[in-house]
This record gives sequence, C-alpha cells and structure tokens, in this order.
Amino acid sequence: MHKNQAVSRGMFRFLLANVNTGSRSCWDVLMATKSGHWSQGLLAAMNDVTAVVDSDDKLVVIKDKYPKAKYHFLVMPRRKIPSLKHVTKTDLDLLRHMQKKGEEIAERANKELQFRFGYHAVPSMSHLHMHVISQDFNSPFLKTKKHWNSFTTQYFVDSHSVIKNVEETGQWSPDVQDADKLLKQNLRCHVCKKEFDTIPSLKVHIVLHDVTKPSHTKS
DNA sequence: GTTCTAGAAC
DNA sequence: GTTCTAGAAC
Repeated sequence: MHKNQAVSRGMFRFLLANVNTGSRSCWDVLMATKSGHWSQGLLAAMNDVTAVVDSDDKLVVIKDKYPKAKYHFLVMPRRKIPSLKHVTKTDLDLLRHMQKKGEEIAERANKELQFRFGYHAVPSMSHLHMHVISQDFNSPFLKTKKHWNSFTTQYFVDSHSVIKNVEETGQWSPDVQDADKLLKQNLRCHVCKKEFDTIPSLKVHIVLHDVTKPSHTKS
C-alpha cells in the first residue's frame, strides 16, 4: 500500500465525522495524524515535482505555493539547516551559491523585472529558505499587512547583507530587535513610500509603479 | 504558512 | 449593509 493511502477505515470515519463540525479542517486532522505539521511543509515541497523548478547537489529551488508577486521562488539547501540562526562561516559558500542560483532563476523567469533576494527575519516555515521575489507584488495571495510588511520592511533581510554579516562576525547577528513591530507597521508603498489605510487601496496603488530594472542594467 | 470568521470600521 | 482586519486554530 502506498504511504499516502495508509489511513485506516476508522480514521476515515473520524475524518468524515469532523467535516464542518470541528474547528479544525480535515486537512489539519490528517496532517496531525501523519505527525506532519504546516511548518514542516518545505521538506515535502522539495520532493514535489510540480513545485521544483531547479536543483543541483547542494540546493533545490521551488515555486512558492502562495506567491506574493508575479514571480516568487524559494531557494533551499538540501542539507538540513533549520534557520539563519544556525548558519556559520562554514556555510558561506552555500549562502553565496544560493544567492547566485536565485539570481539565475530570476533572470530566467523575467529579465525586465526587479527582484529581491533575501530571508525573513523570523520565518514561519522551518528549513532555511531564501526568497526570490519580483517587486511588482501583484498577486491575489498577498492579502494581509503581515504579508506586505514581511517583504517590504527590514523584516526582509537581503541575502548579501546576511553573507556580509556572517563573513564579519561568523554568524547572523540580527540588527532587527523587534520583528513583531515591523510586521505591524503602517502600510507604506515600497516605491514612493506613500502611506495607505487598507491592503486593497495599497494594491490598487502599487500596480501603477514601474518596477522594471533601470534601462542601463537591462540585458 | 493558511483558513475561518467575529466584529470593528466604514 | 458591506468591507476589512486580526486572532484562534487544543
């Protein structure tokens, strides 16, 4: 029997009984049963052929399941590194390789758009992952203040600044003290810095900006 | 990370 | 009445 079909008849009845009755969804129950957890989802994604767009012996690149821009990828090391807190100087080559691969993926996806390459200060998902995200932020999955601020405030830590930090101090020493406050900051356009009261009004505004690269850097 | 939804804000 | 956000999820 395939691993994924290994749900007992009793469990199936239990799942059915909980459809629309409990506060947890079927999927939550199933995930808990299989001792998986949403925060471990990137492990599964690494082996999902529909998600993987590139890989080599050191890393895997996947499409973000809920892209917050036209192009949004995650670059992850094959070796298990839980988070930035665990990287040391011995990981510098890996970090540089991840950034270089990210830049290649971005160029391959769209040569015109600006991209950023970096890490969330306090990521929700386990397993080190570098975001490769185009700066249009034009996506139906971008819905909350937390989404917006996680990519447009200092909560988003550029890859090159992580690398520089590890080179100089041997670790990632976060200068981001209160990450929670950054996520609750007022909504501000990442291009012109204009403030907005709601996500929908901000989303209407940002599509008006040109987020293509300056012409002299276009190939 | 997302989904769901109560109740605030409009 | 509708839009929008924020917090629970055992």
